[in-house]
Amino acid sequence: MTQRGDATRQQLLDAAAAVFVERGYAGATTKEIARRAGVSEGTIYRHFADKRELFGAVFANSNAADFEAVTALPGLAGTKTVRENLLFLIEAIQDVEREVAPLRAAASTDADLAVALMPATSDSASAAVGPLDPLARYLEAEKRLGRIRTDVDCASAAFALFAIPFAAVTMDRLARATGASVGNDMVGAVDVVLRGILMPE
Amino acid sequence: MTQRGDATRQQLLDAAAAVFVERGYAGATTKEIARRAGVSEGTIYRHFADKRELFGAVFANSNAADFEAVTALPGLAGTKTVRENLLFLIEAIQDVEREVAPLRAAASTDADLAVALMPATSDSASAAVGPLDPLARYLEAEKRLGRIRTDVDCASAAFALFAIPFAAVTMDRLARATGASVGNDMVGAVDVVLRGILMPE
Amino acid sequence: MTQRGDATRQQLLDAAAAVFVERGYAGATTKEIARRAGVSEGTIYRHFADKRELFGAVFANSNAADFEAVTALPGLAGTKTVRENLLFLIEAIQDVEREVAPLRAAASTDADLAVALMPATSDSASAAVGPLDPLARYLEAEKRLGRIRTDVDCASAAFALFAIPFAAVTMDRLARATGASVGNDMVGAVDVVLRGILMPE
Amino acid sequence: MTQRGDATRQQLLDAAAAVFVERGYAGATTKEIARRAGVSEGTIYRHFADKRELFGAVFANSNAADFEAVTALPGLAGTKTVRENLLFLIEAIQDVEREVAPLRAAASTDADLAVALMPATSDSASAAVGPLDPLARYLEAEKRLGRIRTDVDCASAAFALFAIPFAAVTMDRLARATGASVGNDMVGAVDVVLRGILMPE
DNA sequence: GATGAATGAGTATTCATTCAT
DNA sequence: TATGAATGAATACTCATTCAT
Repeated sequence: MTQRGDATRQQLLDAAAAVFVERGYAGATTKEIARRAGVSEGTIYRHFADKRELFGAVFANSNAADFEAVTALPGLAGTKTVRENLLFLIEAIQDVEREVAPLRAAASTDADLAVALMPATSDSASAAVGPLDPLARYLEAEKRLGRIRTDVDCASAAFALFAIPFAAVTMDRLARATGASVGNDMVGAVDVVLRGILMPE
Repeated sequence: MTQRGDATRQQLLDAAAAVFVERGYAGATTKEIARRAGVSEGTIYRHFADKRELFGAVFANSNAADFEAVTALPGLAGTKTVRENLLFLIEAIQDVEREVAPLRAAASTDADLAVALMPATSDSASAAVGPLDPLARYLEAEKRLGRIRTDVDCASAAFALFAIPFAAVTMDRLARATGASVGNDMVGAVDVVLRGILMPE
Repeated sequence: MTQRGDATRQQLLDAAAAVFVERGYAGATTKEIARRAGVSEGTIYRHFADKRELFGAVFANSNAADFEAVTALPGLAGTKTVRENLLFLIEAIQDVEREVAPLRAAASTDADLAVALMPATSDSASAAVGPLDPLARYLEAEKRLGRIRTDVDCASAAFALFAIPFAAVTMDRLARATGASVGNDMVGAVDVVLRGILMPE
Repeated sequence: MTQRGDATRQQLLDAAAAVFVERGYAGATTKEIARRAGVSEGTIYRHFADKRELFGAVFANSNAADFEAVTALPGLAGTKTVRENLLFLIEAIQDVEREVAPLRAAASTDADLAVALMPATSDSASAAVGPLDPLARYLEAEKRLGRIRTDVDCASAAFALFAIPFAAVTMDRLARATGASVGNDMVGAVDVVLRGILMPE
């Protein structure tokens, strides 16, 4: 691949990512993607076999970044405070979600698209559900270190925590689309999970 | 509108809902919708001005049902146990979300679609974020009744609870699409929120 | 045919005439015609076999009227002045043309339409070219009476005179369509034909 | 635009002109135009934004040619004979009209089409009424040169002369459509205008 | 006689994709 | 490698026409 070819490919990926996010998979046209990438339509097909493959590449590309925070988490057990670690992670998950969620939504509009996603999904460890596992492992570690109650189901706790940035991103997008404004307070929600809400008996 | 016309309209709404969910807004073709409704393509336009209006009708239709559980919740304060009430609600939200979420995703692929949704959204109080408010009000009531800790931020708690079925539905869809299986344990997650995870000092 | 049926038929003819004139044959929709006639679309087909037959009826209808002036003309030879008779006729032709010309234009857009017109055309003696013959006969009569120069070719003179309202109507329509304004002076043009323009040697 | 593109564009213009003339604007289908141009339907839209623009281009194209005769006329005053000059012009007008008249008729079926015509119309000085002015100017010049009677209204004379080819073309088309035959004698009609028909007192 | 729901062929236009240059 | 002209299948939507009520 020449330097020129690489540059073109990256322009295409960037342009395609933007258009897929804005218009969904079916709504994104090769014409618009080419226009934004500043190349001709034909050029797309020199770099990608077809629209589906282009989407797959965009998807894989968007997952690659920003994963250190998630995978590095279990190692942080015992450092700082549990709250600090979790808040940092929740922010990181939100950042990734903001990028991935729209693409996931775009993909969900085309049944056959899941196929194109498989390869991308398997090697980058499924961006969507991926954080769940490291998060649970981190909580287990903290439990062993005595910083988390022994009667807590760590898998369930991981799910409750993960759901927070997950929902926050979706609601944000929705609010932006409809013009409504939702002040979702992720930090407060995390604190609730940390402390629980029931009156101690 | 004649009896026959009403029946046709309903068939169209049902078929359209299915196709929009499966293919997204842009990916859903009038041809496929008509085929599934068992009518000709032209018939669509006797009942709806255009595809957008059809989507709007489907959306409004899907929101209308299943809202009693959510709106009735605040009145339940003090009855049964907090846990029972919340579990019941979380299931109800999940049921609604299962229907609405895919349509919301479908809508997100077409910028102009938000406009078509506005009328439907306004009167049913925004299906997406709607549950948040009654949920928070219920928690406030329980707090006053002494069943919830006084130091809990009810808005944040409502968000943490709402995020659970919200995330569960999205992850379920995703898992089904990619073939992966995610055993998300909503009940466990709710219990975590109820009890908290931090070691009491 | 009942009274009600007759009334409906006439409403349809009137509405159809208006729409055909405005939109041409292909551009006129049965929906619009029915709407303007204040009946349902299906009703059209109770009165006319199809759109073509409806057009034919409109065409025949529009030709029927206002023809006395033209056919009566030859009998006027010797009465009043030649100029008065011709000016009166030219006005009459213009009136007819104003109605017929747009329908003719509409018909010209559909090759097969000529067929539908034939019956209408034959019995009402071809509205378009019809005036030429009586006009020529009138001029011949006036020539015999010594009111027109003996060296004049009456057929050619009839054509030159007939062309005036003919062109006037078309140019008027065109001017109205494009917003331009053409002050065509039919009387002046008739006077030119009467007197000629060349310097007598 | 490449050579190939130019050629395709011209084929489209030619094919479109033919179809618009035969079927009118609304009756002309892009399918038929593409078929006659020997290209696919999609190709039309690489060269013209839509059907209307294609019509506008055809219209502008048809007006552009054959205008020298009309505009050059005033300069001919004093040369040859008045009769020769006018006969030549009348033939030229007829040639242009034969091309333009059907398109004008086609356009008259679509109200919004006038808009598309405006640009084309304005710069080529309104093909329809355009000849009137140079013709009047020519007659004025001949009047000053003593070849036309001083008591003649040149504007009216121009109109009477212009009406001849104008009517001839329309009647020809009509006759061809209905199968009737009209032997319109343009030369004779011009002679009538030149000499007048009234008996000199 | 009239309705209006339904039809299915047809319309202008767009799309992903191919290919000669 | 990149272009842009060309394609033809597909799309949303309209139309003249039919038919049960």
